[in-house]
Amino acid sequence: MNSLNQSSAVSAQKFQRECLKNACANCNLRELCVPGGISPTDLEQLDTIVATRRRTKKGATLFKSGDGFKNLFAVRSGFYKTLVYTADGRNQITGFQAPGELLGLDGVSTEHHCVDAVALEDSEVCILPYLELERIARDFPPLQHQLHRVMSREIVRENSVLLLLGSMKAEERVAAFILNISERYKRLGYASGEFVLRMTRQDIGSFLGLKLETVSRIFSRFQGQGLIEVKGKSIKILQFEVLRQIINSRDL
Amino acid sequence: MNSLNQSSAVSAQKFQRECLKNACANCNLRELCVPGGISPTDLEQLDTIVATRRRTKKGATLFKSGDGFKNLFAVRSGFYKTLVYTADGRNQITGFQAPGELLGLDGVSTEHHCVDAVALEDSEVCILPYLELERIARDFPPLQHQLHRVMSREIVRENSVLLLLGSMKAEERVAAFILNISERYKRLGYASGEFVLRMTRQDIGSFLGLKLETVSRIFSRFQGQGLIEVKGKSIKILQFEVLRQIINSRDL
DNA sequence: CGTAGCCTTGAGATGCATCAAGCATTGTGG
DNA sequence: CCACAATGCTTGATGCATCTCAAGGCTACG
Repeated sequence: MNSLNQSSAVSAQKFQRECLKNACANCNLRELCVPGGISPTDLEQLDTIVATRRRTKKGATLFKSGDGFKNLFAVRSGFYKTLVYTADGRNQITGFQAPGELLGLDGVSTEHHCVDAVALEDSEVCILPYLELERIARDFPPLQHQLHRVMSREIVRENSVLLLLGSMKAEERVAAFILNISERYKRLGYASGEFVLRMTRQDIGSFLGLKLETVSRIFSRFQGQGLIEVKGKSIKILQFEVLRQIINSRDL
Repeated sequence: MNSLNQSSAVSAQKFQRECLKNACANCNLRELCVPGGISPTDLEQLDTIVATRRRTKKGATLFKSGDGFKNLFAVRSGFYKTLVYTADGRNQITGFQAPGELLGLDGVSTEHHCVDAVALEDSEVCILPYLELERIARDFPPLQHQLHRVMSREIVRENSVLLLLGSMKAEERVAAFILNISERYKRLGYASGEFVLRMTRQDIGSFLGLKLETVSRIFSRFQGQGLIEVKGKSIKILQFEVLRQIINSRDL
């Protein structure tokens, strides 16, 4: 069982499995991720540069503000949060990243990251060396276009968070948050009405510009109104439509 | 004076002047704008596609949410604001664009704009046809890289606005706003300590997630403390350092 | 010169933060 | 595997920052 031969055979098998598994072409996230909408032939190009992965334990940092920027990261499994800091140490969560979503775009402009990326649970990312990505993007217009779309999508996403933080009340923010998370689980193929949050009330509050107590109270209130069922981090949405109305119908 | 010849001569002269004036290579904003850091030879490429300009009167819309996306716009003169809307009609200003800054990146991801861009005063933009920009970016890596930097910079900018909206108090927001506007005038070569705001208190409030009365009150308070001098839309900064401290030293 | 939009200031209301206490859940080391 | 510590969550009481409503003055523009 422990002979060299056997062990080599096992390694080789494992290596093959890894290769197959690592290929964007075979990744079940490909339509959500950077490769979204790209032809199989162009995908091969992407696979030439997406060679490695990296795991981060729960609570560990993928990169920190100030770190040199070399790679983009595509979340393969798990969940991350990104945070920015004030000079006096307060922080603000700017986003949560689910599988298929991209991390690190903040680093392109100055060659240094300006956010921290922290794993909310044991997670894994695919590493996309940025300069190589730029290089193949030059030769494969669909890839170039897709890269731009992904960057623009991040701008659009942040626009909607600005809207949330700048002009919504606490209840509206929480309702929007619940529906947003639900949408993303749905896209990943999970049931959209029932899920387990990966972040603490503190994290949710930081993201929404609220205190954790406020988030907790509103969860309880929604539960009391029969809109959701809350048990710790488990959320079950009972009335999607009412949640949507909360966001979009301010009584004037 | 009114003969055809004379008139033609005048037109030709004017045409030449326009050509020179239109070239990115000769634009005094080139270091701030898309061409920033690009060699003269690469710049010529950019000039092949930046052919036209467009003027918008004060209050007029450059593009609206839902419009098809074809062009990016570089602000040549004047000032713009961009807004996003909730379904029930509330809106949030997501940014103010000064000369040298870019408008329209939100449209890349879906081929449709998702913000309105409105001129705060009579303004002019250079039109950058997006697909042509992608095309020349493929052949001129520095141009490609610069385009990516500009997109990333917008992501980074929005991150800092998220920080502002999510975790700063009203006074801190207003102080940050004043210093930010001041910085941008400075970059444009104007005095950084004295300037005229182009937007209303209402606009400032919308951007900062505050009501216009709150903005007005804080301006008055800062004036009372000798930090700034306010007269309608004219602002003079008297104590830069204290304004900076307001942002970064929350007494705990 | 008149009107409409913009700005300032006050008084009062309120939504969320703060402070505090106890309970639930998770993870860990014996 | 249990016990206990640490972390996270809920809920209540109170306070304050900002909003809301209102009125009057200023400014710009036709």
